[in-house]
Amino acid sequence: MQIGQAAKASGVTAKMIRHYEAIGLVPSAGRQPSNYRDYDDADVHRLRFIRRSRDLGFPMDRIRDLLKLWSDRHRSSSEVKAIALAHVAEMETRIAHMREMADVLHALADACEGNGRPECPIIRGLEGSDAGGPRMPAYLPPGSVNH
Amino acid sequence: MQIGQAAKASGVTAKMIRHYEAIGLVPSAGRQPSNYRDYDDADVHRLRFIRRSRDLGFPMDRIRDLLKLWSDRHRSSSEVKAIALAHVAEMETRIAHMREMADVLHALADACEGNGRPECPIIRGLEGSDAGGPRMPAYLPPGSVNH
DNA sequence: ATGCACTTTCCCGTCGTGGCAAGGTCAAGC
DNA sequence: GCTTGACCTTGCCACGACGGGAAAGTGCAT
Repeated sequence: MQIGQAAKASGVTAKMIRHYEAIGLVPSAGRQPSNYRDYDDADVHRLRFIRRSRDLGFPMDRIRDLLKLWSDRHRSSSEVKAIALAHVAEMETRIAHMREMADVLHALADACEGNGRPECPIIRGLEGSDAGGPRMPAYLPPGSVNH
Repeated sequence: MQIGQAAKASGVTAKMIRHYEAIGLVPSAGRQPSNYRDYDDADVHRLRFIRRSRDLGFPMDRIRDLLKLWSDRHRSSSEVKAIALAHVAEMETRIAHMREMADVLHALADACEGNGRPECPIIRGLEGSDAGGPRMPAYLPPGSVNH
């Protein structure tokens, strides 16, 4: 099976398959006499696993860990669960961050008449009366989770 | 005022001030005889506007538009509001996407016993019966970068 | 005169992906 | 044969929004 077939079968572009090989996420594919990469169903299965993981938002590092566990018959499901829950927690943090930004901006927009005149609470909000601390973040950054 | 002072006063790092100048988001700063950049309060005000906009997740393109409107005395608040609401809508879309990923993964994690045995619904979910569909859009929005 | 804090420009790395270029390989049609 | 077209190869550049760091210049205090 050539790379294009594997791409269609797995939902991962040929470009990305080569990239994953380059960063060691998938083993180096065998070669046909033409020097074209050669794939079998197991390879496609692995690629599909990667694609599903990406679809769930996992970063490559975690996918690497998941792949190790996947092919480990002696894994503990607790290890898998820990990775999954850590990722969920990260996403929840990001969601909370975006939620806050969206809410603040939505509130500003609600206060704005949206007519032909220049007066605008959104602009005033962006100018910020927040002139105080130079280093204080107005939102919670992804690093500082409130546990 | 040198760039370090402007950075502290605005909350934008010196590095970023130079970057914003390079991409034309702020005008080229004047220079002292030493060739050091020279800033005044108006420059700091503008930088603070940019920082607040970034804190609300606006991408640079939209900030560019906001800056134009900010310095336009004949703006309509409706233009500002339109930009703000478009951005809110974008964020809501991203939030919904992440919400969905987090929920799916959370459901898989709930179904996983998380014990010492290898059997794991998360892994099974990642293997996925979902064959070669097209890839979903990138999950990580530019607004959620660590800095 | 030496040290230190600040500045300058420039280049590289992030992360996951798309795009393009220049060339190799193979089957089909003329 | 010879061309066309579809596939493959490697490789480099780009994105957004920065951070890091090198190598060199500037300014002030000791």
